[in-house]
Amino acid sequence: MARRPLPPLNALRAFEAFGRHGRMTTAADELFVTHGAVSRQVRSLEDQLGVRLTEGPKNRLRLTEPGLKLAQALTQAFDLVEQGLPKRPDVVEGLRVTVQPTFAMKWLIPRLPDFVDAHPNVPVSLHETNGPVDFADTDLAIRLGAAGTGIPAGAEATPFMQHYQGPVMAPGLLKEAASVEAVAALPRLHTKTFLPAWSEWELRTGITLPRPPVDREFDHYFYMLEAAAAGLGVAMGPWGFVQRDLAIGRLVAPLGFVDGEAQITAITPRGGLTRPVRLFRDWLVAQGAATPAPPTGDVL
Amino acid sequence: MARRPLPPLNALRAFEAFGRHGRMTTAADELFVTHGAVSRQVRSLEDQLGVRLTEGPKNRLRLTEPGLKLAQALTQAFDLVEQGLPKRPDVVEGLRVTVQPTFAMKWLIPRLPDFVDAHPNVPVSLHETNGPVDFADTDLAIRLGAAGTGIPAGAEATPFMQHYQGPVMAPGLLKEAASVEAVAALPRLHTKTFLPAWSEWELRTGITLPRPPVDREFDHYFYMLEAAAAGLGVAMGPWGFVQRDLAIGRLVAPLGFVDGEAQITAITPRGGLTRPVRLFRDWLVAQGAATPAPPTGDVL
DNA sequence: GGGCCATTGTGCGAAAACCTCACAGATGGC
DNA sequence: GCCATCTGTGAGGTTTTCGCACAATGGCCC
Repeated sequence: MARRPLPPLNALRAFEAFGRHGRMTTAADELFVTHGAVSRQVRSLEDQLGVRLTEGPKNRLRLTEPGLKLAQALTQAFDLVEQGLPKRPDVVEGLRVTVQPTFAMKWLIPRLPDFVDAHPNVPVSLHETNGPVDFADTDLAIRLGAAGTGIPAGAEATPFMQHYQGPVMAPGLLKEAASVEAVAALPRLHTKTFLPAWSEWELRTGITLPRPPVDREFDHYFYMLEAAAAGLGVAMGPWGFVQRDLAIGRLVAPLGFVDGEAQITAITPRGGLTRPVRLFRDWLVAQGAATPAPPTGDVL
Repeated sequence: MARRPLPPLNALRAFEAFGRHGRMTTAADELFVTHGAVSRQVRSLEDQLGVRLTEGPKNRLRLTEPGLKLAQALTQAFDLVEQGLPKRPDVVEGLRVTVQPTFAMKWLIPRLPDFVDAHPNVPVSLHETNGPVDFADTDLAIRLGAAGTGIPAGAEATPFMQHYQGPVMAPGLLKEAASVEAVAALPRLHTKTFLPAWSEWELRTGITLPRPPVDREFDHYFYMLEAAAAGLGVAMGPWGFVQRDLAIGRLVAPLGFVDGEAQITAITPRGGLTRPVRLFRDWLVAQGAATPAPPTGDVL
């Protein structure tokens, strides 16, 4: 009476990490194992399921359609588990920062060593979430949104970076010359964490797009971007998140980027900030200023 | 940059099974391991989290409050994973029966060997779900409900068992003598899979209960029953599901049971049943008739 | 209270799963 | 063609997990 004939859970974890990162090497870093371990786990999972989860050239893997579906389910499942875990009563955390997963992965975490170097005695604990800000368990939150939205009463918002974004897609997707019309004719990809992305872009560019042939929605930025890399359509990609994929040619942005209405904002309780909170906020502002602006509007 | 510092996943799986079964021995059966393995996994999970997940005498364990929360999250998470798994294209299933998880665990699975013995050449594959009936992937569905509800168009319903139910609780919970008033004053537990349970009971007994001090809702029958066993309140327990817990004194039912408006029903496509479907339906009817009725209305 | 039953806890050795290391293979870019 | 960047894999070691057998615990019944 085997309920739950699930595949090995460690293989699922490895694949989930791969799904989020899109590359085995970085997934392996996250799990503190070698890339070989991840490679094996993913392979054994595919064997066991009898379904290919990855495809494409070995140095530019993509998720297949069933792979994308599984990866998304896994991410949601692990998120659920994380939320269900009891907090041990005895651990004290330092500066509690909450941030959206993709922003953490692609922008904050790579820069965090700089902060730790500068302030080794200020412990920072990152918590990744897409939920609303709750100062009961947060000292500083980083959120994305139009100025003034999503900020709870009694909170102070410090925008520290422009939110440049532009349509991105797989290199081979655009058969004809890059143009607004050609892009508009592709399936359009959305993310639940920032649904107004496309309408913001229309607002900033003054362009009104016709309805796309297909709309598709994802729970997280990274799966939307993976779907774009897999050639499923065109996504509105934030510059900071796609920089690397553009550099290695996994994605292209033929229309360039525009600075959005939305800004990336540090949210703190109003007044009476503790020293660590101030330090971190100021560091964010400095890092934001130091982040290079994207190429704007190649075509527009 | 350790995202997801999750405890060992195998320990989580073991604990999830324990949470559903309420006992390590049967959880171990489900996982095809010995009870010792489960015992160790649960223990190691508690050590790692630094939080007790179980409590009570060792031969009558219960979940603690954080344990209940974690177990529910895990069940939901594993359900999600299961749904996200791609189906291998090449496997052919036999008679596809869908059934609610708790009914499967407590009633169907223990009796299934009888069917297999009688019809060894009719392969049966069980699928557990709380969702609606879809004949695209189901040959026969077992559901619980008032006659005529939840049955899709073009389907035939064959009730095969009465749905006896009664208030159940932990033995120590009732300080005073058992009475309707005493029971009504306790926190009341509900399950999402059958919310009308209490109003059905009121209907059948002619009793109108006052509002309880607390209402609490669970995703599944088993967690509602585990919560009842843990002394969190009084649940409306279906006779078939609580029989064993009553026998070993883990729960008591001071007001006995009444037969409900609801019936347990086999749902099949209308007309032209295949032989395996007919065999299985008839077997259900026979098994239903052979299931002993509960003690009715001790107090009422 | 003593024996019985059901259930969980544990020491030890075996088995399986998993990982690392090092190198090979693949592919795209220049 | 060569370099840079990833993934695939063979061999061997390490860690995790498990089975077995027995001990311990607590309820129940006479």
